[in-house]
Amino acid sequence: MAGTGRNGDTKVVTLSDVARLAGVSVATASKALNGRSQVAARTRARVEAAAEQLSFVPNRMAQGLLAGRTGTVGLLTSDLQGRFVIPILMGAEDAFGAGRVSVFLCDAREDTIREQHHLQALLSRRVDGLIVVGSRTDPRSTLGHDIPVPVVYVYAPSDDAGDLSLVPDNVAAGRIAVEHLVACGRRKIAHVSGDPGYAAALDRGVGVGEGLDAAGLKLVGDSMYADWSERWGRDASAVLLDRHPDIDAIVCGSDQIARGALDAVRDRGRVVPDDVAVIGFDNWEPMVEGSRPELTSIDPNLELLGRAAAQRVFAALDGDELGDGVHLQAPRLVIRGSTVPRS
Amino acid sequence: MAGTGRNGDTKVVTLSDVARLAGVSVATASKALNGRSQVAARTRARVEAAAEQLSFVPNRMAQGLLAGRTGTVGLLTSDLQGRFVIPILMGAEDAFGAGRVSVFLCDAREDTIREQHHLQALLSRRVDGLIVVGSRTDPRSTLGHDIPVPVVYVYAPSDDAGDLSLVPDNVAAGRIAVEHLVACGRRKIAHVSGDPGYAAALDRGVGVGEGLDAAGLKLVGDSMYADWSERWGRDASAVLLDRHPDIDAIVCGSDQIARGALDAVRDRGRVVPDDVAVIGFDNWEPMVEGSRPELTSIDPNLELLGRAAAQRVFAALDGDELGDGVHLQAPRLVIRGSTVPRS
DNA sequence: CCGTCAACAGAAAACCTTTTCGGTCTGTTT
DNA sequence: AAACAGACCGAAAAGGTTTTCTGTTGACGG
Repeated sequence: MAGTGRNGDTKVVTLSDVARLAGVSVATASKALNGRSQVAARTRARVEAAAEQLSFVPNRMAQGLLAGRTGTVGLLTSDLQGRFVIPILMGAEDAFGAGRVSVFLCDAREDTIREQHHLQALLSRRVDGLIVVGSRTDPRSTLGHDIPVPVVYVYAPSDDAGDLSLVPDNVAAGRIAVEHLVACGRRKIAHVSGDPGYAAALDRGVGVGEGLDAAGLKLVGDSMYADWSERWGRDASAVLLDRHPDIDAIVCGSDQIARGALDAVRDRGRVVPDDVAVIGFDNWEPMVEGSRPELTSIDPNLELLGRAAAQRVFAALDGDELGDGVHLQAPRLVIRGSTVPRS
Repeated sequence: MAGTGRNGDTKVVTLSDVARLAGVSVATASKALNGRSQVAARTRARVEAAAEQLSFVPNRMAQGLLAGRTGTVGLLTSDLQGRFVIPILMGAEDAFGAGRVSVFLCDAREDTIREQHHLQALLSRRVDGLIVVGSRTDPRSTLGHDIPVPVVYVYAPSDDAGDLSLVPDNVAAGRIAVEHLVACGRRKIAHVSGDPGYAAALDRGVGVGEGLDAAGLKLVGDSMYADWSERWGRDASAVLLDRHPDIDAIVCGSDQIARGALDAVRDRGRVVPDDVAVIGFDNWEPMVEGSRPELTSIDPNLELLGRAAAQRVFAALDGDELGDGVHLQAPRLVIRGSTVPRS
C-alpha cells in the first residue's frame, strides 16, 4: 500500500522482485503464490508477505503465453445503442465469473471492413472465444470456419448452419403475447408491427397468428408493418381504431410502437387497459416503465442468452463439442398495467 | 484461406511456422514482416507469401511482453444501461483507431468489491490505461494513486483533485437551454428536474438560474426536484401549469421528464410548441425522436468525452503529463420541434 | 590476391511466468 | 554407520516475438 506517486510512474513489479525481496528463487516464489505443495510453510509465508508488500499482480499475458489460454473473450457487435449487447455482456460476465475472464468489446458499426479489423485484432490478442452480437435477428454472414477459436452468434444467427447461433424465440414471443391477451378476456385483437424487412417483425407476427388460431380467433384488420417508430405505432393504431372501433387489444411489434399505440388510444378518449389492452415486445425499461400506464411486454431474456453463449464458449474450451444450428431462447411475459387493470 | 475445419480445431500458427515454410530463421521472418531494412527484397517476399499462406497473425501477448505495452485499455463502468458508456466506448475506439487498441469493458454494477475484482483483472492483463465511467455526475471515490497506468475518470469525476476527470458541463447545459428559450421569445419559464441527490440535477438548475439572470428574467414557480421519471415530469408539470397558466416554456431535467411534461401540456389542451415550449437534457435518441413533437434537447457530447479520455490516456503513454482536476465538456443544443414551430 | 565494406541472415537474449527435473539437506531406517 | 526417503529449493526450459549482435557472403578497390 505504499503508492504515493502519481498514476503511471510506479514501475510494474514482477515475480523476480518478489522473489528477491523474499530471498528465494522465482521458481519457489511462483509455487508459493500458486499454492503448489513443494514449498515449506515458512517460505510460503515470506513470499506472500513480499508479494503483499510490493502489491504484486502476476502478468496474465505471460501466464497466457505458457498456458495457451488468455482468459479473454471477444464480443463483436454492431449494436450501436448497446441495447442488446449490454445485457448479453452482463450475462457473459456472470457465467464467466467477474475477473476470471475479461471481455473485449468491439463495435463494428455495421461495417464489414471494420469488423474484419476488429476480428484480426481479437485473434492477434489470442482470445479464447468469440461472441458475435447482431443488432437484428436476421441472419448475418458467417465469419467463416477458419477461426481457431469457438464462435457463438447471438441475437443475429449466422447464415451458415454449421455455426452455432443463439437467438430469441420471436415466434413464441408473439404466441405468448396473444395467449396473455386471450387469458385477459380479449377477443378483438389487432396487430401493429415494425419494419417488415426485419425477421423479428415477421416472426412475432407468425407467433401472433399461431396464438390466434389456437384460441379460435381471427385478427381484427390486417397486420400493419412499416417501421419501429412511436410515430408509426400511433398512426397505425389510429387507423385501426377508427376502422374497427370494437378492438379490445393491440399487439405491438416493439415497446416503442406500443407507446405510440397508447397515445392513439388515449387520443380517442378510450382507456388502457379497460377498453383496450396494449402489449409490446423487448421489455425495454425506459420505455415500458415511463409509459402511462406501464407497459406489459415480452422480455427476450437477453441475459440468459449472453450467459448461455458464454457457457458454450467455455464448454468448447474444455473440449466439448461446440454444437451448431440455431437455438431458440424462450421469452418471458412481464405483466404491467397496460393489459391488466390495477384491480 | 485454407480453413475447412470446424471452429476451434485449427492449430494456431506461429512465426516459426512461417519461418520454416519460408526457409529462413524466425529473426529474419520477424524483420521481413515488420518492414525492417535488414532483409533482401526476395527474402521478404518469400516470408510474406508464407505468412499469407498460413494466414499468420502475430501474437500480441508475446509482443506486449517485450514491448511493455499491450495495446489494450480497460473501461470500468457502473452504467448498467450502457447509456453513457457506449458512446464513450465509440469515442475511445475512434481516437485509438479501430483494431490498433482493444478495449476491455467491465461492468462493476455499483459494487465496490466487484470493481476491485475487475481492477485487479485489468491490471493483471497489463492494460496500458484505464477509463472509469460513472453512471451519474456526482464525484466517486478515487481508485487511488498506486495504479501503475494512467487513469481518466469520465462522466463521474473522482473525489480526489489529483486525478484527471472529464465531465459534461451541466451548468453550461442549463444556461444554453434557457438562452435558447429566450431566443425563441419565451419569457415565462418553469423548471422541472430530477433527483436532487444527483449533481446533474442541481448543476443544470444552477445553469438555468444563470441563464434567467442574464436575460433579466425570474423563474416561474419554484424549481421542482424529485426523480428522473416520466411520471414525475408529468405530475410536476401539471402542478406548475395549473398554478401558473401563463407559463410559455418548461426546462426539464432530462428527456424522460420532458416527455412527461409534453403529456401534461397536451392533457391541458395546450399545444407544444405554440403555447408552451419544452426542452430536455441528454438528447437520448429513442426518447427525443419518439416524442410528439420531437424534443429539443441538450446533448452532453459523450462521444467527444470518450475521445478526449482516450487521447489523454494515449498522450500519457507517450510521456506527456496526464494532468489533473475536473475538466468540463461543453454541451451542444439540438433543436427539434418542441421549441420551434415547424414554420 | 588480399583487405575492406556493405548487405544480409541467423543466434541469442530479453520479456514474465510456470513446470519439470535434479540437487541439497535433514532425519530416519537397517 | 551407511543408506535411504522425504522435504524442500533452484536451475532451466518453454511459450512467441523483437532486437541486438555476430557471422557469412559477395563485390569491389587497391
